[in-house]
Amino acid sequence: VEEGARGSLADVGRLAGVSIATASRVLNGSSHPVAASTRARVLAAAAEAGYAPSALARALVTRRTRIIGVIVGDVVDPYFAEITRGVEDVAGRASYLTIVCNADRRPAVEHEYFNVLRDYNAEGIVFAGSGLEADEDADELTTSVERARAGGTHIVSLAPRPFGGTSVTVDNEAAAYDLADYLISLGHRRIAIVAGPTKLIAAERRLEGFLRAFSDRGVAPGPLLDGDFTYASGHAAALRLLADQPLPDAIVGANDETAIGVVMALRSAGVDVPGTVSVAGIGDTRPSRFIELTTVSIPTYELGAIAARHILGQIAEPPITVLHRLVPRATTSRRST
Amino acid sequence: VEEGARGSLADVGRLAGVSIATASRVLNGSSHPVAASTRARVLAAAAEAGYAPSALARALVTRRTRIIGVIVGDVVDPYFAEITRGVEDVAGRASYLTIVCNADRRPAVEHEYFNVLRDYNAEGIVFAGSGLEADEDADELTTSVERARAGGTHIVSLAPRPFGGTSVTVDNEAAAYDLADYLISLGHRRIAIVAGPTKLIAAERRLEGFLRAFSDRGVAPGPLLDGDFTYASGHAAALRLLADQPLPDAIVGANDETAIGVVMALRSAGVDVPGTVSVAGIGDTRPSRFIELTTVSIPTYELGAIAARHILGQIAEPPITVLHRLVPRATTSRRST
DNA sequence: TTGTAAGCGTTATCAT
DNA sequence: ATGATAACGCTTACAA
Repeated sequence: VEEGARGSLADVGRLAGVSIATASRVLNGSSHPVAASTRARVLAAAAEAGYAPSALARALVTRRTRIIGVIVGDVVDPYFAEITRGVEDVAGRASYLTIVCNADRRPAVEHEYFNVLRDYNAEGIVFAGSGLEADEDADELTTSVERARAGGTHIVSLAPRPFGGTSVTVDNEAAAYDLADYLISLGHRRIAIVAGPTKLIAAERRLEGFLRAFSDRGVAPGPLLDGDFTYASGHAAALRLLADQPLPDAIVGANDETAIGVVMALRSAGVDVPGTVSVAGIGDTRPSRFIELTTVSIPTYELGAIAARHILGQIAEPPITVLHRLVPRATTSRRST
Repeated sequence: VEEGARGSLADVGRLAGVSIATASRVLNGSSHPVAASTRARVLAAAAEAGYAPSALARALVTRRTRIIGVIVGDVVDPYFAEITRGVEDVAGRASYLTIVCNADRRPAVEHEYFNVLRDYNAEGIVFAGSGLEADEDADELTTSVERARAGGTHIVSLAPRPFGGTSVTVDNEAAAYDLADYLISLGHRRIAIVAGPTKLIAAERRLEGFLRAFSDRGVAPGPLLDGDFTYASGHAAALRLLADQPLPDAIVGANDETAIGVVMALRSAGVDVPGTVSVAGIGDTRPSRFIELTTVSIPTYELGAIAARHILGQIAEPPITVLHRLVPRATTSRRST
């Protein structure tokens, strides 16, 4: 005893002269009665033995690991970071642990992580990212997910997904619609779109939303440029627009990072934003506040927090859809010309 | 068998008519020889039983959990997000799992998380954040950490810490020094500092670096304002500076977020950056690239990746200090007046 | 090549 | 109030 390694219940029992069972009872919140004197002896022995419970052994027998897994695209992306934080906050409060997996939108990697999480008996697994539009591997994942669900694992999707489980999402189509509608209401008529990754369901929905708003308001769709949700892709798209005058009245990015890339490229080129061109994004992630970017707020932290609460059984029926909200800021203005 | 729950080795053995040991041998990368026919039968049985290994049970007997814990201030902060990503990337490649804990710089919370991680037998624990200058709870944590180290847990600190273990850090004092020195070399003489949280060791080092550069170059220290590493604190500090003319030639923030807050406040007030005032930060986190902020690059991703590699035993002696690098960008310019 | 059995550190049931 | 003891699912000598 007492030579580096942590003590076990057996060590404590030996030291205190009690059985493993008794040691276990005092060292955990057992309601089973234990004599005060015995309790004291066990506590002292535990301290001496440097006792630390084995969460592994405990989980093995109780079948509760107190682990939540979150599969994100990339934690560095503020969108996912905020979701992760939401999950971890409520998990930590219940002394649950949060495992983060970065799948980079690669279905194979995602599936791989899912399996590992399942092997660890994670009590809940959160899919934070959106699925791909046409994913041939999706069926395999779905099979795995459904089997895990049948085994009692809580599955929560924070974006459109082909498999079952609880889904807590924002209406991407409507968010995009509201944003485009706002720009139109500001008088803009030629509005360029910098889209998100084709094939990504969430990105497709946003594109549909933009287009529907145009159609509803009788505005012809402006230039449609490719993008991939990154700052660089927004920057590049703006450069293309700059090379192809005249500039549109406004530019919407499929997400904040893209829109920020657009704003920076435009301003570097001496174009006044919003004086000459209005720019807006979707997400309301932290950097967008720095830039004073007009955007549509998506309550990412809440998304994660709700997912975790659901997994912990703190809320029975989570709301299916969480509300987005238009956040007008300094990168858009009424059309002046 | 086959009714929701995943099968165990016992199920597989029963189905295949072999012992648990044999099932285990084929279902894992055991080098122990198994007849081809037997192997086939076991594989078939595993599929039928929906076998999935229990990482928990495995870890309990092998004493290797394949889990790395990272204690950060806040994953939403790009500084920590990038570190987390670095850890997770190398962990994931080795099919290790990464557990993220947000301690918000609260020693008690940090200690709490450390204990939980220890209870789960995390093979390595990374302290990503800096410790506090005068922390009365530090001794307790140190005791816990040392005990865990003695028990074989790998401990890695990514910032100054009072306890043992491997430390992979950047020289904060030198990074700040280089930045201040650069501003001075641009001709600036009245340089304001927006400091980081007092009591945070890393913030103190940076302040010392700024001051030493001033002293070395015979420049009188400019106004010193409080800050706490947040965008808001940078913004507020700039407002105070604005109210108290004349403006300094340049302003350094203790980190990027602070500096970005300063830039935005200044520009909103119509002050030209860098025309009238130069601004710079430390970190080179993603948002700083958006703003084209002059900063000192800290290889956060590498910090995390190196920490993980060390834990996985992929590098024996990690470099003690990782190099920072001055990154001049568009928020600083030669003093014009 | 295959099987037996002793743990790993807990919890939980059933006696005492 | 306390103690045996059987799981939990797996790995790993040691036997056969």
